[in-house]
Amino acid sequence: MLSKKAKYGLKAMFYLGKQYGKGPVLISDLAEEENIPKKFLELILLELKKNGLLHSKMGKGGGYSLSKSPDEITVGQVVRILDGPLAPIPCVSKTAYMKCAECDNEKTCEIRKIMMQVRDASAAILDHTSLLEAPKALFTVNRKSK
Amino acid sequence: MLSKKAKYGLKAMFYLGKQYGKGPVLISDLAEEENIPKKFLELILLELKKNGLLHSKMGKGGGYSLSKSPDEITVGQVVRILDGPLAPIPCVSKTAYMKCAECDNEKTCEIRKIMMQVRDASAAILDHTSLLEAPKALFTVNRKSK
DNA sequence: ATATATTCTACTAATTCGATAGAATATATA
DNA sequence: TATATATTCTATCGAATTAGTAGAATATAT
Repeated sequence: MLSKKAKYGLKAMFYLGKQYGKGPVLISDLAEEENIPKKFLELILLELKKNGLLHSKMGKGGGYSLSKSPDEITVGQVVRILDGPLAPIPCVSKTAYMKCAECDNEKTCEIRKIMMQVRDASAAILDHTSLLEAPKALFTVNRKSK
Repeated sequence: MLSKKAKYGLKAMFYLGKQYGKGPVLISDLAEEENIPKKFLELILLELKKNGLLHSKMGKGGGYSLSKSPDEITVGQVVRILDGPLAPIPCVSKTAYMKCAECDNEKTCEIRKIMMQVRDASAAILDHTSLLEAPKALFTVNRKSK
């Protein structure tokens, strides 16, 4: 499940994508426009900033803006920052791999094989969809065998 | 993220898949064999039974067995029972659809479009992988445009 | 100086997760 | 019919996570 945090974060990023090049946007405006609790949004934007996706300016005339053009920021990046790895289980994560405590043979683990496929499919979509092209993208999933 | 509950459940189901036709398996044996806390496993198997995936028999000579052949039970069915819908957000779930409270226009929601694709990709994999063919299945994800 | 914004630290209520405990019930068989 | 064997049911629990809120600190433009 996508958390509310990630959902809010994505909404905010899409909004900032549309405002890209028009100068900084106030948290207050963003919160009101996208119906996000302001205080919660503060934390979210801060986290996205600390991870290099946003640029901010304090004081009068300040606000938030994307740190690069919207077509260079993917949905996958945003989700990973706010919700952690895309992988359904840590042992199939490419960005945050962790061995399963109990698992003694990764190569033969059925669950791992399936979840690896789910991770790859999800990542293929989320990592190749930018804030700009999100509305346009189209994908299909094909079985190799059968 | 796949919960431990679902992970345990899948392990148990794969195990029962291998024992299919050989008579009922004891919870105790299953727990020990797959390293699952026994008391926790009891609840899991009960839930899978109540949802029609398992058959059980009490008393001596009893135990659990699949209610149908392993190739008729999919990983998706097991995961949905134990962890709920596959969809990352309720508004793209086919089995448990729910409108987003805030969303006023589903058609234009960027997040929805992307998560719909993620859901479809995940479901295509999990719903077409049975307990039997799980180890064999191979998938690819292709972009339509690009 | 002052108004305006972000930033930081801390807290909290509610829910979910990962179990555990113990009693109740059903079944085979001696 | 008594007994051992299994599942089933109800209830509880600690820890972690989620979804926020509160308020002070800090930076900046004018």
